[in-house]
Amino acid sequence: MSCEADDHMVLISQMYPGFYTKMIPQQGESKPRRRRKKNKGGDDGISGMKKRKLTAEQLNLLEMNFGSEHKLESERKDKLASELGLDPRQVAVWFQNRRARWKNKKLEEEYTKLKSAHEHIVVEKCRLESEVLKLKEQLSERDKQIQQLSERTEGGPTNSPSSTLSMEVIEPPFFMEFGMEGLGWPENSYVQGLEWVNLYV
DNA sequence: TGAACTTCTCTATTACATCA
DNA sequence: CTGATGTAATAGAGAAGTTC
Repeated sequence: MSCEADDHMVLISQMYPGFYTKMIPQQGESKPRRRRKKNKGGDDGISGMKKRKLTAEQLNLLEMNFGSEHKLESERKDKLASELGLDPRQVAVWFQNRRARWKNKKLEEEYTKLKSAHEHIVVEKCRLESEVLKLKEQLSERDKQIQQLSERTEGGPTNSPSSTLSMEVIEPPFFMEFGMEGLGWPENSYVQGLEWVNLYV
């Protein structure tokens, strides 16, 4: 069986099988479960047994055992049962329910963590989007300047492009590197830019 | 090899106890 | 009394091991 450390590594999808089947009902599922009869206090001595609360002492020992190991081997179960004066079946049931509670708690914690991480990512996305807008504005400002410069020098050949101009043609691939090609930079602008620069070489 | 059986775990649910 | 909540106990399904 899986060790305790593995329990902490369980993937969300594996942790939510019941959750997902509830969220996305599938065909052919949901067999109605048989209803349990009410406890009327029958004379067989079993059906009439009252549900009894475990004492604080019993719970302490059970919790201690659960803390050291979530699984319960039959040997340990019998030993624990005799120490507590309980039926081994009761000990098994307690561990079963305790594991379920532990798992629910873990899921809640995981959900809280994921939610907070998601919120941070959304904030960062907004920040990056506004930065992209700012950079685009700067870029279009530079384009205007280049346009004005080229109009001024129109008609007469220039010796060489300034260092500023050579930086301009390098920028596009820089953006591409970060996967921002879909953010408005005209396609082939790098090639067009090179051709444009070639006019002045 | 495979069917039948056993034993264990899990999830979902029920029933009961307790409390505000 | 009543509804909400916590939890012991049960039901049923599936996985893995054992037996024949």
